[in-house]
Amino acid sequence: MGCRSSDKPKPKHRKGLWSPEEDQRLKNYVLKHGHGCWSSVPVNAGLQRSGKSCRLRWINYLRPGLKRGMFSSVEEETVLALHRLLGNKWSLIAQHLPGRTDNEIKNYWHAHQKKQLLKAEPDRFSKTSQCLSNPDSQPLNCSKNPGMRIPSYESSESFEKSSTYTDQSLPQMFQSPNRSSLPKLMFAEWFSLDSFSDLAGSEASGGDLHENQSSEHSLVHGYLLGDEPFCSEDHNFLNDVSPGDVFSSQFQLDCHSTASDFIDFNSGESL
DNA sequence: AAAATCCACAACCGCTCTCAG
DNA sequence: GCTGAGAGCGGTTGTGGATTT
Repeated sequence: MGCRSSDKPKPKHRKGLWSPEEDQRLKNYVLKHGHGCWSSVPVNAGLQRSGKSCRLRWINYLRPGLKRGMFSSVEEETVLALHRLLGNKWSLIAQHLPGRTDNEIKNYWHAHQKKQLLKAEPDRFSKTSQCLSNPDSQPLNCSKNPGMRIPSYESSESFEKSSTYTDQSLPQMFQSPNRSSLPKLMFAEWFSLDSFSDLAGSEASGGDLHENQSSEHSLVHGYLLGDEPFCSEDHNFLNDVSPGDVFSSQFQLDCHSTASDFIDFNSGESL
């Protein structure tokens, strides 16, 4: 879109693992220019890769703010709960796990969750597996599975738009009773870097654009959507913010209190 | 020590959706 | 309305390190 095929030659694309030099080229280019049209990125960055490959590499590995390493227990719980709700909608699940990619969650699910469920509840999980592995089945309507409490959403879209979800099996962070009162925030990792670089340029160059994960207090940058100003009295991890403002704030990573707001913002219906 | 197997993760493939011409 | 190209997503495969035999 916006990229004409005639603009670009069709080089032979390299495949396989990315070298550190390729990573550096891609990272430097995107941080400096933004990705724009992905198909033009490898040409402009001097890479013999497809645009698709560059996009994947950036999203899954090079993008600032990515978490690496083990999933925390909160993240595990979140993945489990959201997978129960959404099925294999990895990108949707990833939206609720800042710093995690859909690919990472997908791999994690395959490697860990299935194994653990199988270990814990072999009978029930065998039914779940049949249900989930059937491409025609709707994971949210898997009625063959009486042991699982699955709400009757017909699609992930209806879940996204719903403001009345009350499934008690979800972690508390997803059970906000007054979602409508929450502000709509877009977090830094969803920004194209060129739109965000004014604020976070120095931090981006340090490789940690949006979140300091070294302690229980995480630094978050975001952007307030909508028309209403945001009052810190209602939500205790932000200062007052006006619509359109880019903000930086610190919040305590405690899923049972402040992070409930954080996650609900992520629903971002208007995005 | 070497071979076989397992496992986690990175990357590719193919499909669908969206949008501009 | 049709078509082609790009973006995005989910499934699958490949790779390399770790562990076991």
